[in-house]
Amino acid sequence: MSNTSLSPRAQRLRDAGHKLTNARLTVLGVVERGGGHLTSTEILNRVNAVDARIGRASVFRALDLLTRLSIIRPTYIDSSITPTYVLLPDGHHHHVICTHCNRVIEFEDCGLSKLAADLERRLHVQLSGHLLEFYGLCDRCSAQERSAFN
Amino acid sequence: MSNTSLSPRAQRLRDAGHKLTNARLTVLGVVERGGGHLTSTEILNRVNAVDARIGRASVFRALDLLTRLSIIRPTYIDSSITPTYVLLPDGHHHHVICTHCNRVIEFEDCGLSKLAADLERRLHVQLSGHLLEFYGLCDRCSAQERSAFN
DNA sequence: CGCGTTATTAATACACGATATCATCAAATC
DNA sequence: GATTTGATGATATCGTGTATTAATAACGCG
Ligand SMILES: [Zn+2]
Ligand SMILES: [Zn+2]
Ligand SMILES: [Zn+2]
Ligand SMILES: [Zn+2]
Repeated sequence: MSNTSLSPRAQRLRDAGHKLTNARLTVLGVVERGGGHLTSTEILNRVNAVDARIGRASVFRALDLLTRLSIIRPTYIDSSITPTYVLLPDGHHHHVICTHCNRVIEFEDCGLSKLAADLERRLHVQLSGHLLEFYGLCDRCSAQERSAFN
Repeated sequence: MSNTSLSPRAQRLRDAGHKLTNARLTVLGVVERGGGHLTSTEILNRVNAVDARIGRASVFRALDLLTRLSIIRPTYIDSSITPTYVLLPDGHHHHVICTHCNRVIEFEDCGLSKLAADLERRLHVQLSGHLLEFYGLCDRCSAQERSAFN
């Protein structure tokens, strides 16, 4: 595999001492192109569409590894079994989840860098990312709820 | 069931139009006394220790309901299948997860009420809670990593 | 209170996402 | 290119969570 055009996230894999295998790079590529919130099944299907020789277990192992490196993060949309994986671009991700219809609304600004620096000092930790989730009713569902009181 | 000493969270269940059944109150009690981060299996066992007649499915349904009401929230500690459920006291919860040893460090202050108010205005949502997770290395693991470069 | 309505439950069989295993393979290093 | 060692892939298996439905109990009302 040529070293030209190694994605920054692939570089992070290597820097952490892991081999840049076909399976891992394919999973990473699928998640990067996925646009957020893919379930494991969606990821499995897309990985297989790219390269059918990649095994099921390797996909899950790659997801675990990327999670440990704070490159992606599993999170629940509805409370049922399957998590969805989101990229943590620049180490963070933020969304609102509607607890009624499960819609996800992403937002960008969080203003948490100061808090992160505080925590690193106070708790002696070394932070690499964060996920911020708000729960509540989206515009449609809260309108609906109000009209239910007519 | 007597109405005296109805916990605030039980009251929220009722206010939202749900019946205060034995199964729900037992699950809620287990989670409240659990001190955070219980897996579904732990919850199942404890519920059964309190009242063996409560069925498996009812426990999961209760967890789903409490999640929809933003009373608890499922979250991943390690990236493997089983989520842990945390209470969202006063609607929020915050922790640091060590991506190396899976230790969880809780912290209290988040300063997110202003952001929440902003989002409610901008996105026309009605927020009832939030979860903030930081990822990184805890004090022990980051010390260990430094000494690995000797 | 006791009654009727209706949401909720319990039991179990099942679905399906995730994992353990281990022989094989290939990425990195020299 | 050969060596080392981490990573892979096929599959059998596990275990969490779900569907189903008749039976039950919470709650409002008289
Ligand atoms: Zn909604
Ligand atoms: Zn952020
Ligand atoms: Zn640690
Ligand atoms: Zn908070």
